[in-house]
Amino acid sequence: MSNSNIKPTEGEMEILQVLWQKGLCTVRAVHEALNKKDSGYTTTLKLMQIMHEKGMVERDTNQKTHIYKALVSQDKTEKQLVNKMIDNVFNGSAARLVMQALGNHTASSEELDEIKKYLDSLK
Amino acid sequence: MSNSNIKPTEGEMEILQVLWQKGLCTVRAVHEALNKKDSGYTTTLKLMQIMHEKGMVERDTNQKTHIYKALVSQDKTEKQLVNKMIDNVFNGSAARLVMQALGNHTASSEELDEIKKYLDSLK
DNA sequence: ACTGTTCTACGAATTATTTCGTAATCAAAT
DNA sequence: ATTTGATTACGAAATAATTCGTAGAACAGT
Repeated sequence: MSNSNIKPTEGEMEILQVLWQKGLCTVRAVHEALNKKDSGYTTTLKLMQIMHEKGMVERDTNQKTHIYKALVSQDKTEKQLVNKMIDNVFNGSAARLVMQALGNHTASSEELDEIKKYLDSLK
Repeated sequence: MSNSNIKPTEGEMEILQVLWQKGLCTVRAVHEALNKKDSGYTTTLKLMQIMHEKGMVERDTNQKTHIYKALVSQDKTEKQLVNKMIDNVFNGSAARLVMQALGNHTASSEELDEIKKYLDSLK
């Protein structure tokens, strides 16, 4: 395994979501995007500081209010989490994961069409 | 939320895998199935005892050596984990999860066919 | 009966993660 | 200048998860 093993915790994932979606963010912006009623501002701050130590995010500290940006790639992180789930939960079968995901009514019929197209393009 | 929220930890998931696959198991059998070189027998034992307290497994204690059996359903647990991932990682899009899973783990073409069939059956 | 092995029980140590309180700093407004 | 409010830094508490050591019971072979 040559790859640096990123393993975001659940809290870190939530923050990464926001950063991936918004690009550049202050801590305040992130904290408000995830509007958690159960935890305070300094919690989000601390988490982001830890993520910085781990090299998951970078930040611009030129101004008093720091600006954060994700350093880990969304695509790579997703791939990693999906692979982990395929291994841990579906015994290595991507197909089983896919069917479980689709059997959930969460996919609209447009989504299903998209997926079919994608399947064909793989052949 | 009417459903009892099962949230197996990572260690618990590994054990559940074995139980689902094998049906009835002693602690020893589980411990050997997951051949962890980094943790000992009593660790697996303790974990399974905790799972019992949580009601995830039941056990037959008639003999000295207890026999364990999963109580939580594989299908429900999988659905729950997949849904959680769709929400937390893929912003609610099952399609994105599916594509990430397929683009990735290079499912065999047999698997791809299976999935297409399944897709058609959903329509 | 004795010995060695395997098992459960269970407390406690370790490690990881999340949360918060508080102090120090800076900036803006009065 | 002083106050007010928002920010970072950081130690430490709280919570969760994993791991192990050890004691005691049960069993098998001698």
